[in-house]
Amino acid sequence: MEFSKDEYELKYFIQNGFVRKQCKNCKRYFWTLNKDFEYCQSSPCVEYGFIGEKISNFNLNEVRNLFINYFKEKSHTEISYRPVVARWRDDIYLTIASIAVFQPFVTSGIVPPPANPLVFSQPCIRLKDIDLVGKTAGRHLTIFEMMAHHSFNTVYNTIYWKDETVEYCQDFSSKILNIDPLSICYIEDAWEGGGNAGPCFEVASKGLEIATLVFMKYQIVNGTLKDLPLFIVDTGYGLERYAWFISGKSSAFHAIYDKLLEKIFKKLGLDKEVNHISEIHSKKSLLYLQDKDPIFSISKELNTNEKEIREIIKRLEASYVLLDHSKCITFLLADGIVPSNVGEGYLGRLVIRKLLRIMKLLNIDITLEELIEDQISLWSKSFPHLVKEKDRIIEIVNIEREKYDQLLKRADTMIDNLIREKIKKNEKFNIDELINLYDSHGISPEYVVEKAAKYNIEISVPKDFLSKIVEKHEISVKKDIKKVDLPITKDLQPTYPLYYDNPYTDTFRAKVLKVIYPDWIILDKTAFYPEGGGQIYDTGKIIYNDFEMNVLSVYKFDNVIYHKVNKIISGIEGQEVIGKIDFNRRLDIMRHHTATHIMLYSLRKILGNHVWQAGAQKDEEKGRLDITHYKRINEEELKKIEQEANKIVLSNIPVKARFMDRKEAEEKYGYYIYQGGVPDGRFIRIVSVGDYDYQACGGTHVSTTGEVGIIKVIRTERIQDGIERIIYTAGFKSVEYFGKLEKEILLATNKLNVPTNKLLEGITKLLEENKKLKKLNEKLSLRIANEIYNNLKNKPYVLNKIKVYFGQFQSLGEKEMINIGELITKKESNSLAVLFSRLDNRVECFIFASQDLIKQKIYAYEIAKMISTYLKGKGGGDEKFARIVGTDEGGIKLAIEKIIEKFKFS
RNA sequence: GGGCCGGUAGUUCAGUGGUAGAAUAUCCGCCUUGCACGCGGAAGGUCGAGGGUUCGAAUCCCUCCCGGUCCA
Repeated sequence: MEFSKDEYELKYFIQNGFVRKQCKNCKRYFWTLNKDFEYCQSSPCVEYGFIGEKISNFNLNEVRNLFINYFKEKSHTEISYRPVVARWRDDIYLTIASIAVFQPFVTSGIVPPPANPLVFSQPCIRLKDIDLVGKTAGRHLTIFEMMAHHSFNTVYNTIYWKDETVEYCQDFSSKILNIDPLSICYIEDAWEGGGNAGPCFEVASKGLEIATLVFMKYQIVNGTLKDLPLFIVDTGYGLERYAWFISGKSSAFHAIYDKLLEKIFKKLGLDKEVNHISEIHSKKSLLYLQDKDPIFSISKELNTNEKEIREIIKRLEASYVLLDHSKCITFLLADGIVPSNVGEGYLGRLVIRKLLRIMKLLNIDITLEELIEDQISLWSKSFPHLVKEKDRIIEIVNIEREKYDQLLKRADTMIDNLIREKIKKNEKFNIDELINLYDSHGISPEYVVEKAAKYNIEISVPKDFLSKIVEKHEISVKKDIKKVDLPITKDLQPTYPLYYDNPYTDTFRAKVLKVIYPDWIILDKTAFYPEGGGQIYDTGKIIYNDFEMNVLSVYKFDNVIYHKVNKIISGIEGQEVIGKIDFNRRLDIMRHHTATHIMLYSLRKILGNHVWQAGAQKDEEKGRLDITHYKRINEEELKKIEQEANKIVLSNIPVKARFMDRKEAEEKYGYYIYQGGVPDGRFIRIVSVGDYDYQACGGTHVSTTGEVGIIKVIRTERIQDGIERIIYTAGFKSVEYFGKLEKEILLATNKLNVPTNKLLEGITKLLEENKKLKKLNEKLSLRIANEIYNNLKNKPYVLNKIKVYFGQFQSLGEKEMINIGELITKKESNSLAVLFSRLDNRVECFIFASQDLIKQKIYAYEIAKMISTYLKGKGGGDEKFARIVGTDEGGIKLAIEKIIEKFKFS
């Protein structure tokens, strides 16, 4: 995308002696006061020129304050920063820029900005370049602060536009921070993001890009630009980069962390010398961006050996990563991220595991817990919310560390087994095994390669490894696309929802606007609630004259509500009908919906503020709520949650729904309101339960909590790591549940013949008795077997040195038969045991062959095969043991004869 | 939400349709001044639950529960 030259040719530049030049390297145009510049002042066009040149003494916190105060003096209003987890947005998980705070509703003009113009410093998290963190000495960070001033202009109300923005930037950088005005250049560029676009200036000095000034004025529609109703000044000043730049320190981390970095250096055995090395490292780190290894270049500069310097650089970069990632984790967890294998939780886990892996590799004498504690005490002054969440953050990282350790332990045994097998079979690892290890067990191929190297086994990981995984999953995703196929009809007026006027409306009159055969009806207004927001649709009847149509399901699309019916009475289009919803069912649904709000409040109160709704469903049978939580909910907590919920029920407080200005709702109740997702529009419907709970919600609710009736938690499930599902009933459904339980208990206690309160004792006693009897049974069976063996042992048929023992018994059990056979073949050499047991209407035969017979190739299963025809039975076994179940006991005699015959003449 | 892997003795696991096993920990005995080692023995199991197929299921099939993991 390119914009015309006039977009950048500002009065400010011309009046103040700026010149427009073209960079000899990147060919971009830029504006500067320095007439001698041949290159733009961004990297890689020029090298870092600010390192070692201290401009002023301001630290990070002071720079932030100077920035905010500067713009406050220029009549900007300071607003507070938002969480790093972007709960107000459905399209991104994390706050990636200051403008993300205002998207989509402020930028599109639906919601007014909180102030205009405004200034703040927004902590942002970007994981896209996570692999470059550390390598580039702080140019890339997963977490950074974007200082920003914005003005939101319309044609009727223009606050300020390009000239003032650039002037502020030049003024702030040079006058407040003392940066040489001649060193700054404004590079012409184009910006796009989140469906918006506009020209921008990249502000750079001495090789470092320090700010971006965006003039957002377009909307991208189908690849072409359309004017936005607003034109917005969107600036981003990198706090860490400014602090680095003016300090002239060797890396951004030196500027940000200072003492804490020294501590990490010490722990990693890096001495004072390292600061000089890190200076060279910073300057050469730009090579990484061109996919080159800077080690050679660094060692040349320092005139030392490459191997030695590589080891130092490894630890230098690792200390940067340690600090960056642990700060990132602290902020993520403080804003309620729960590590998980899904959703935003996965991002948290990713960073934690990345950090743990590096700590393991370095074998550093510091715990993650300690790192986090250091981060909290460093940042708590500017971000007080971190302190409140400290205990939970530490509990979560400890759980994550344990999980990671377990994963590695599992990985080790699995890889060891595989390697052993490979050595035994003299095979190579194949790609499917690597895919399986990663896909099913989360073991990265790099780890396998590392382990295998210790056994001198080489494994090559194909470059397209990840795309192979994606491919594998694409096949499975395609299969399950199933949705209701609504007969979507355009140009229909929106259906008026009566259920918002009064959720207790059960009967109404309405006009049939349209009938879509074979089974859809659209009315001008309806009390039938369409499926949405996790609440199931209503059912009931639509009546025309004396004819009834059953409403089976109800859906909404584009504010038009579609009723699916079992049949359509002809000629109703344009006529008035009566709608009657199944109100008892609806009441059960409403109870479960209100119960869900009460449950979420109670869960957060007992478990903590990291609990967020991750999904919910309310129907007539039950409520189902998925929440983020980092461990299983135990019985004690569950009891407390249930108690809390029922306390609210019994206080019988009012439940209200009203439409509110989005801005006002956010300010009053916070982003907590977006539990069920982020609705559209300037006005949103807020459902409140007393003063306890406020949520944006489009569902139907009872009017007081007392109507919910007793809330009973039925069970909890772990549906994903980090997500707990709670299933509960309310009102009559709870009564039904208790009734069922009671009935079960009564049946069980009746059967056990114990009083209802002695169920457990009864079962325990029964189980113990059962165990005793089992043991007794085994003993007896062994005794019987012994006796029979003593009887049999002197009466073998000796045939060609083979001793065949025949036994015929009445109803002898499996255990006894096996014991007899075992005794014979273990104690008697060259022995074959053929034992028959006559049962009610069948005959079982057990055949055993002793070890020495097997060596002579006489196998039990072969004898069995032979006999089975005479017994008219089926069966089989292995070399030493076989069994047959037959139907003809008359065959026993013949079978015995045949065996004797076989061995006699063999 | 979908896919895949797993659940067997207190623990770690082996067991691809035919008598439930090994190692380790436990207990007892022997050896030894004692400890460690060593030797001998014992005890320890609803094979996650339920249903099905089969003469026969830890093993195959279905449903559910629990854990893990990848993708959206």
